Amino acid sequence: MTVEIQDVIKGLLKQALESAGVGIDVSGTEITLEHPADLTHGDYSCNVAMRLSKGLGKSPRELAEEIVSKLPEIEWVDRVEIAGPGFINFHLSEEFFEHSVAEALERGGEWGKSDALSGEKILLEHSSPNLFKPFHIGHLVNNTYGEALVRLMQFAGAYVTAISFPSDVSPGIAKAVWGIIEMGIAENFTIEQVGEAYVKGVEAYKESEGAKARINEINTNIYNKEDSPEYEVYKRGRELSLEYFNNIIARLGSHFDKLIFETQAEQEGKRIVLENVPSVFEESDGAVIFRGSEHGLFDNVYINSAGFGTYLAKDTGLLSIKFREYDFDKSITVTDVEQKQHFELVKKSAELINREWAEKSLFLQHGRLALTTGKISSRSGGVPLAVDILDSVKSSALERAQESGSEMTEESAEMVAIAAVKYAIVKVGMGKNITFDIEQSLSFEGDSGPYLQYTYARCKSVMAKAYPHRGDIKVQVPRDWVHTNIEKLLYRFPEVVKRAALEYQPHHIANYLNDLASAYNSWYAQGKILDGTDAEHYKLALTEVTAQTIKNGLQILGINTPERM
RNA sequence: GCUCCCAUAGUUUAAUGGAUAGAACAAGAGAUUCCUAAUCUCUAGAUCCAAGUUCGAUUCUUGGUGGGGGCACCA
Repeated sequence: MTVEIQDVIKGLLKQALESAGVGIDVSGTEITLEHPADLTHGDYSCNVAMRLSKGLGKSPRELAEEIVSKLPEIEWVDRVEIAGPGFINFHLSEEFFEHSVAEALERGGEWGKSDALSGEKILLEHSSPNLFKPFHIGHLVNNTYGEALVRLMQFAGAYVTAISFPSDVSPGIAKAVWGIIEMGIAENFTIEQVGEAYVKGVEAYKESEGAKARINEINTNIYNKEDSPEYEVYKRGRELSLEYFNNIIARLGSHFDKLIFETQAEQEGKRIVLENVPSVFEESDGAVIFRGSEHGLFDNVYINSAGFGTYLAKDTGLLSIKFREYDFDKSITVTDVEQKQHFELVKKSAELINREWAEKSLFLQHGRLALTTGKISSRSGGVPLAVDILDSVKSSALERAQESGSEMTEESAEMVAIAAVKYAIVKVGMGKNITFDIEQSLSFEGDSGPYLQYTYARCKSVMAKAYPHRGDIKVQVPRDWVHTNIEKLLYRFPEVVKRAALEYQPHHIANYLNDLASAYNSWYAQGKILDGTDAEHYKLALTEVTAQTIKNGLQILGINTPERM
């Protein structure tokens, strides 16, 4: 409905402009409508008078008035005003809002779904872990954006296959294995000890030549799957790490259709690189490299002099596997910005191997996460782990509930904790670095996940009080009703979903939900909903629709909504 | 050194080239005999600097300053 009304207004504006701008060819002029930032400025606004006034030798307001005088009555539009330097503002009618509320109510869980990506098949890779390294706060960022994009694309009509690409072979892993053996726990160790061993290995590699040589040997044996004590340790650690990864991923609400491992991609990548020497790659100092410098990038090693594929070869192999095993229109890879140039290189070399690989691949990056206490790195100790953060936020949520004297289930506290963490991440535009003060960022107040959940629970509480005594909700605007910001925002939800999906920017959803919740809470505080009058029905409809929109929107962000809190 | 990205209240941030730059946290003042105060209302507070393009610039261009990423055998 909202799409049609925009088109109707645009068409009529065009006609009006043609008769107002006599003698001038305006057929090529594109009419754009936007939502004014300020809700009091109307629902749609057009700037065409300002853009064209100069060429017509008129003042913008003069032209705007001429255009408006040529406009007929428009269905769903209550009034048209000229404002500011020459904006033409359209105020939608009560009937329009009534219809949009009814539509949202009727669509329920489908409300907001868009056909922006209708039928598109997308392969989306995210949350790729480094096995043997702990899942820390930085991985939360990747998972949060990745999962939000998966759900956003689905909500926009795409068919999405989610995959992850665990690193199960690397010199870093050899360091952890070395550490495990060194700690004398090779027979039996925990995932926490793997983390410790990794840190130990990294230090030893830097400081001791002996350890370095041994680690390199371990690395070779792992790459070659050589039957050895270290390979046994590696297998155990790999299983343990995977189990750990699966647990945290499940807790965060992600699901992967498949895991493609680096060991597999390394072999494939090496084969492809060697097949493309010398057409794409060349030998240099015993290694196989790609001369990215000839394409405005930089030279780098794909197969090192020891004969192992580096991560460039691995990602090249991964592309090959994706294109061979899946049928899709677009492959999206979500990583940290520090890999930006890496993927530019991968994409460039891929383009020279198989044009389609580059054309159908999109590499998206989110910003880096910095703690106010300093940069985080999995290479140093004392990194906040994802589970530790979630657990600590969860106990704060329980404490908070206890203080206010309300009961909170374990399950709800978990939802609140995940909401606080995910929302703090996803409310920032993807690509921007995120500065995280654990105390302040994971707030339960204001522009936060729990605020939205609270608003939802509040709506649900009102509904529970009203029903089943009230029967079905009737959407009918009461007499003398002054429409609220809730209605002015509500009908925009599908547009917001569409925009977020097309721009790969889930934060638009977060910002929108916050505006909506804020509008609802503000209205809520102004008067009673269950006041016994006929207006009750419509107020309940607004309440229900607000709840549904928040629920659907948070669902996209990977956040669940407790019924009570 | 080369190259890419970023810069908005004290802090974290929003703004498809538009109107009085929008929020939240922190600060100050208030609101609960009433459906959930994890709420609401009010006050104060910001576009790094300098040019340019434009009817109009936080947004685009150039230069500067500051911060971060990447730049050969780590991922």
